[in-house]
This record gives sequence, C-alpha cells and structure tokens, in this order.
Amino acid sequence: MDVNNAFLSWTAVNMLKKGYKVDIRTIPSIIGGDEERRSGVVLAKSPIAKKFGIVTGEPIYFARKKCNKLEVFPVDFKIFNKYSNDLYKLLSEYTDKIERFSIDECFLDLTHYLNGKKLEDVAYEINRRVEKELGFTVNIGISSNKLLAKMASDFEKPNKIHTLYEYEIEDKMWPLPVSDLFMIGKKTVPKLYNLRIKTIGDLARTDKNFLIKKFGKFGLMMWNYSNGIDETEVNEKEDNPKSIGNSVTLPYDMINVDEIEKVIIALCDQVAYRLRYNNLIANTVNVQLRTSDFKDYSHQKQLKFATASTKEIIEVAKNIFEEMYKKEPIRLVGVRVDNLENKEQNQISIFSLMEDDKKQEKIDIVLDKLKNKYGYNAITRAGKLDVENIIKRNRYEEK
DNA sequence: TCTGGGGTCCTAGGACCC
DNA sequence: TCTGGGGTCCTAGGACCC
Repeated sequence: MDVNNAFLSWTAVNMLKKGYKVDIRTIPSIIGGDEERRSGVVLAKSPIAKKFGIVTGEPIYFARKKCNKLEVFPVDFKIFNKYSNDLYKLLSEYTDKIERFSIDECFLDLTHYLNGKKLEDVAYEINRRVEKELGFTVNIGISSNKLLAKMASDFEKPNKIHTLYEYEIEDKMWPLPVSDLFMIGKKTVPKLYNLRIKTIGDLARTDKNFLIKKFGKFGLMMWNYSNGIDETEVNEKEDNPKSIGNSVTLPYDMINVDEIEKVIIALCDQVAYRLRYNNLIANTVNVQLRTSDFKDYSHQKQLKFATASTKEIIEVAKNIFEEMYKKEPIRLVGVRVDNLENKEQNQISIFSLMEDDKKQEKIDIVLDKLKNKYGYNAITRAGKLDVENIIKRNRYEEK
C-alpha cells in the first residue's frame, strides 16, 4: 500500500481541517523545501503540477518556470508522522504481519488473515476506509511477494488497486521501461541501455550469469526482480536503526572552522539525543561535507568504546572534521553514527566509565528529560544560539 | 538556473594477522 | 633478490530508496 502524493495529500487534508477553503490537490501545487535556506526542492506534487512536467527532487526554481501559477507549501513532518501513524493503525486491523516500509508505504501479509474473504475485496475495503476515515487516497498492489506487490502499487495512479500475479508478469511488467523496476536508478539505466536492455522484459530474458559477471550481486538482484523473484518476508517487527544521522545545508557556504564546528556541535547534540532516546550506543562516528561545487566526502572513526555521550561524539566529530577539512567553501555538513548496539547488551563500557564520564552521563540524562518533557528545543547550549537560524526546525520537537 | 534529509547496502582497497 | 594464500576489520565512496 502506497499513499498517493503523500506529503501533498496529508498537507491538503490538514489544511482543509483547519478551515482552508481550497483543496491544494486540485490546483497546481507542490510541497517544497525552504529556498531561502537553499533547500528548495520539490518533495511532492499535485496531479496538475505533474501535468506541467514538474518532477520530485527538482529545484522549486525550475518548477516555477514550468508553471507560473504554482503554489508552494512547506514541509511539516509533525503532520506527516501523524497521518502515517493513523494509517498504520487502520492497516493493523487487517493483519499482524505488517511492515512499515517508509513513511507512506506498508507491506501487509494477509496469507493467514483473510477469514474467508477475497484478497481483492479486502484491498477494496482498505482503500475505501482510508479515503473515508482519513481523507486521502492510496494505491494498493496485490501479489504473492513484496517486489511484485510494490511494482503493482506503482501502476496507474491515483486511488487504484492492481494485481500483479506471476502469470501477469509478462503482460503487465515486462513491457515497462527498465527504469521502472525497483532499484534501477539513473546510474544503472544508461549501463543497461548500452547492453541493449531497454525494458524489464529485456532484462528478464538476459542471461543471469552474464549479469552477475557484469554487475556482481546487484546483477543477480536485477535479474531476480525482473523475473518477479523475491523471497523476502514481510518484516513485522520494528528493527533498531542501523545508523542515525543529522545533516544540514548551510544558509551560505562556510569556510571558517569555528563557524562550521558550531554547526557540527548542534548536529552531534541531536544525533546523541536520538541515540539515547532509542537506548542505543554507537561504535563509529562519521562526518560528511559537501563543497560548494557539490562534491561529497566523508570520514569516519571507530571508537574505543561504544558511546551515546554527547560530549564524546562532539569530540570525535570535531577531530574528524579538523583532519579532513581542506579549507574550501562548505555547503553541507552532516554527522552520522554507525555500528549501533543496544545499551543494555554492552555492560563493559558502562563499567569502564571514568568518573568524568559518569558526570557527563548524568548531564545527558537530565537534559534528555527536559527535552522529552518540554520539546527538543526547550534547552540548548549557549554556543548554539547564534547558529540557531542555520539548523532546521527539529522534527523531534513534539516529543 | 539550482540542486533536501533521512536512511540501507555493496564494493574496492589497504592494514594487519597467521 | 623476489616472494603465498587465507582471513578479518576498517575506510571511503557510491548506488539506491522514499
């Protein structure tokens, strides 16, 4: 199940509920980032905006050139999370085996949950109920595995239900351009075109071992997907995250080390907070930089002991930054922690805490309590105040 | 012209070990 | 002087997804 134009639909529903007279789904409109903060890209578009050739991911600036009556509405993840949760709750009535694949997509395994009903009828019921009770539309794809169901959900939109059973692969999936296949992105398409592979069918009929030789594991995956093969289960348990990161495009290119480090501190603050919120500790810290000419590079460091301490993560991140920084104008800064483990399962590092670390941990705990109770931005460090306008509104605020 | 931010997974090369 | 084969772990970068 996939929400149609999720961010735009959810914004529309929310605005209507607040008394706004126009349904922004019926006009040329988009959900976009903040152009003043240089994060102005299209995140979702209305069907009419799409007719003007506007595509997700392109700069709003371009989008406006394509349609001068375009209306732009801001991103609000607080709203998106709310509708995503409402939807998940409704879908959970139909099966325990449900996987949240993204903020607007779920896989439902109905194998043992049909209670004598027909699969298509259940899909129809879900579709109707979501529209009636939540106010937005969804596409539903039906099949025997996740890959095929997902491909089916991407067929004609909006508000449609499609099947893609194995016997339908040849008719419904093989004629599609190879770029429509899940996991075939813009770098792979030209490589396949050079091999005269233009449709999903072309890919499916290509020799499997040739693809493996050419593309390795990825080649096997492509071949499997093009033939509708996917053995993965619907994963109903919420996995721990494998990494936690925070990055920000700066309002102007920065070159001053002190200035950039202030941003890094703010990023670490949030990353460490989220680590502790999830009861995790990290073994690796990673710093990412993007230069003004859009070159990305990153450096990482393994820690001696896993940690969730704000102070420790800041220290490591600063070291990494100073080591890698080549005194060039920086557009984006990011901090990410990796190799995460559960705090409880790692007693060693807790016993190995030095007195100073214990003090630091207490500070983190007190700050977390304040943030949990009064919002992430309820308390902040003095050095952060002057870069506050740099850091985006924090999506954890509602907690 | 202007180009987000959150992630996952894979690969190649180098260091180091026996 | 010229030189193995196996393995693990770490790092940097890149592809893809929504």
